[in-house]
Amino acid sequence: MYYRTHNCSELRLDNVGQNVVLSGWIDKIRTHGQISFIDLRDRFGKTQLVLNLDDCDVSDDLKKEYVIRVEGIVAKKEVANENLETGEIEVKVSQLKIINKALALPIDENASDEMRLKYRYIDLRKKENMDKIVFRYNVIKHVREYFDKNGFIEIETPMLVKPTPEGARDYVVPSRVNPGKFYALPQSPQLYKQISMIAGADRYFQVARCLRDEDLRADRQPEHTQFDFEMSFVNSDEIREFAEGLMKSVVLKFKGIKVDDFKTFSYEEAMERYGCDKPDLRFDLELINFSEILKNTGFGVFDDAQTIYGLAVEKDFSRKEIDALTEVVKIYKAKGLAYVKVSDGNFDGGVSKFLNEDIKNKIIEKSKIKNGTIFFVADKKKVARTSMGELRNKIGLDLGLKDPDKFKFCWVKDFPLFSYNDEEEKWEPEHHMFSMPKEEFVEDFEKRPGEVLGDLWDLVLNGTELASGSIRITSPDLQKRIMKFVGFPEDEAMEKFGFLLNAYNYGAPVHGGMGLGADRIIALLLGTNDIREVIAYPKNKNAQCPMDGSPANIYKKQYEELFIKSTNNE
RNA sequence: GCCUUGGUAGUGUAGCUGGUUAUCAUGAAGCCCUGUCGAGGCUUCGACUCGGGUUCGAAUCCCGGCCAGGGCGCCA
Repeated sequence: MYYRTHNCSELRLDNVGQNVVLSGWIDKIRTHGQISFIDLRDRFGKTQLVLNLDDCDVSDDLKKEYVIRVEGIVAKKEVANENLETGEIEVKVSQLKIINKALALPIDENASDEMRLKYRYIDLRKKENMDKIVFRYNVIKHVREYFDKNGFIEIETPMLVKPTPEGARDYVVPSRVNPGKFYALPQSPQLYKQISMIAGADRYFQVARCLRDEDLRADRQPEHTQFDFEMSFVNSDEIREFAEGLMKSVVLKFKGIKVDDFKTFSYEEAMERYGCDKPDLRFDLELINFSEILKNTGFGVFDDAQTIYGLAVEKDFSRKEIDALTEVVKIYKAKGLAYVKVSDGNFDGGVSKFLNEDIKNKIIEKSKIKNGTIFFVADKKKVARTSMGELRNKIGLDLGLKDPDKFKFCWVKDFPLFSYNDEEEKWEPEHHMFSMPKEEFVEDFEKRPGEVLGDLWDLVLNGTELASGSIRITSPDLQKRIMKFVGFPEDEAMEKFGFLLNAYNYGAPVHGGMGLGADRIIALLLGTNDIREVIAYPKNKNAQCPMDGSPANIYKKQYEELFIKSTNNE
């Protein structure tokens, strides 16, 4: 016996009169006494079956989601159903076999996220959900082909790697044959792709799974997929040019949109204008630096502050709205949100009583609005900028300026190489410690770590960080100095990263590359921020899978084999 | 670790200024129906997250736990 001659989206008027076999799920049954209409469904579509009990024996009741095999004749419908691809025909069933029965489904289209994850295999039966997984496949296929056309080869790097002390927490895997030792699951193929350059691979890419044991967000999962690549003998402009071409090609193919050339900001410029290292360029609303204008108002909060940043919005916000926005800036450590209302150039409310005419004129001149509300945060530079940047995002969202059909990319480059960790009282790499400092800092970066810029950059789309990249350090000496500076003296560096440092002693090309967040790219192409929708089997916020129940306990025997002390009594 | 929002039939919800037979839709079970395609009609079934408190009386108010969503920290 065979199960089908066609899938459920194939039959057309041309097939009328043919005897066909179809298999699939019962999507819906409409019974009219002796005659029943069944929508038979598979991944490809639906076909209406007509079941006349005079012509066909059915021994058992049919119910939704039963899997059946039918044989029958294709017939033209008198009135076509325009909602179905196969709507011009139907299949008059002569034989029907129940392949498997189904219980009533525990979820429907209204079910909560948790239930949907628990019954993901049922959730994915919905066409719009499976379509996202199919869409994902097509994007990945396109990206692979793009790399291939440009001379890249895909190299699979190991999933069991050496644990490293920096960056995100590792998922660790105990080694049975090496008692007491552990592998880590890779946070990224970083070191392997660099070594592949030394091996002469020249242009590497990988659709790579990356795993991190950190807290989750809507756009963060414990395992995610990156379009990871590395190129030899290129400078950073060439790498960005390649990645820009790739992203343009993806957006053109899957959204039909020809995006503009990507704007480029330095990190400092992005922070100054947008208060954010991943600016959403779908709307303007740039920050305004009022530090000079407002430094001598006589208003203590302003006069004592290092900097004052503002945002001028052509909208009259209510007291309640302003209170809500104040809560937003407070999350980002601002102590408060000052404001003035402007109508026809006249100031009213908020802090306007502290401002003299001269200052008011300067504010109007700089903010370029005559009516609306001007917000201020007076604080340390970093706090004032980031809280205003988040306020900008919030207002952009509230005012409906974040159009999901727009695709505004930009590059943010020249990131600081180091940032200071107040808690641990030491300098840390801003991205990772294999990124090259810009040339002018190589000689004496140890003396002025706060100023050092790296040849490293991010790719941003609509306010989301899609990718990071850098030119790598290829000099073993410089690499050792950087490691030493961020807390790995030479003996420790050799122990943790000796394999990498050693490799660079044997002739390394100049190289650099990027890792592009595949899940985020695919999600944004589909107009959502939630990457779980484009991952077939995602985890919930507690990094659990409600479907299979992972993570789970292991057996006592496994603890013994792995030389690990059990924390429970099983 | 912290902040915040929520938890009512299988699913999604109303009620939540204290007293209801706890609303509606969907679903499930059964019946009717030979042209439906969001089928229709009738009947039935099914729920207040857990613990404590206030009260004559708690789905409703208070406290705590558990669970889930969003965020901060964290995450190149």
